[in-house]
Amino acid sequence: MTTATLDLDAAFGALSDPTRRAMVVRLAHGPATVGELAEPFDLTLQAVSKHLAVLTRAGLVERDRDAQRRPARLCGPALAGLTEWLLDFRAHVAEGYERLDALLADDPRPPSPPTSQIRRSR
Amino acid sequence: MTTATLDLDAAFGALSDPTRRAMVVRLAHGPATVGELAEPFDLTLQAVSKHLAVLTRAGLVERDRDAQRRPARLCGPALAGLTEWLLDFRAHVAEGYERLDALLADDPRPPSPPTSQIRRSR
DNA sequence: TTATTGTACAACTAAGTAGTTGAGTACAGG
DNA sequence: CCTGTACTCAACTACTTAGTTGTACAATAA
Repeated sequence: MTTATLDLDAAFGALSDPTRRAMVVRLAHGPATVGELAEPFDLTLQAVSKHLAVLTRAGLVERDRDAQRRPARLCGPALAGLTEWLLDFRAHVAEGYERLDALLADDPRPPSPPTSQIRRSR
Repeated sequence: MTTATLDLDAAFGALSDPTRRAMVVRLAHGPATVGELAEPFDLTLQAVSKHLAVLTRAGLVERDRDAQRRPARLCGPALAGLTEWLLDFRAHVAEGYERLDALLADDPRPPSPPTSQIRRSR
């Protein structure tokens, strides 16, 4: 609801790369150019530019234009959307916790399985 | 700290696939076998088994053994670790929020850029 | 024992991705 | 204009991944 067109595939995928996560962390300190983002890494500018494109496509980052430079900055909503998904999901899990609780603790035998018929071999 | 050896790459990567997210949601209702998890999808059991392997490698899911069946169930800590990372990150962003606030709101003009000298055109 | 069920393993294909080099675009300043 | 700077685009390589089919295995049922 908060983020109408959040692409979870792209967003999760973008954060599945350590270089991109580092770039995102770097951008949390403020906007940066491609060259600045590339500095900590042993990568060509083109590679970093590609990573930025991935982050941009995922909606996590936006680009500006400043003369020859194209500084990147974080884009809040997508990040919020991701967090929201995870929190929602965890809340969702908590709902069915009567069952799940036992499982996650140490008894490996659920009282009555939900939507589908898991028949334990008697 | 909470999750010593959480593999963020694997965890984010695992959730970047809609099929796997659906499986995870399904598992939030309780454990399920490969066959049950496969039902909603137009996929072979082998494919679903592979997806489960990905989720397992990422620490999001654990497998049990019940006769021929190998029911899968959610594994709390990894999910918690992911959420934690995102929340930590967002908190981190909030620290430098004097700058970022302006950017993420609607004035596209930060008062004084941080580590790098980004001069906005004009 | 044999048959059946549920799942895994192996090999393959098609597609995607991270990285490279090389060329090209866009702007600033002489 | 030409030069340097900052970056993108295009083409290619190496690797990974999602899916397939076919086979094999493990546990129960007959």
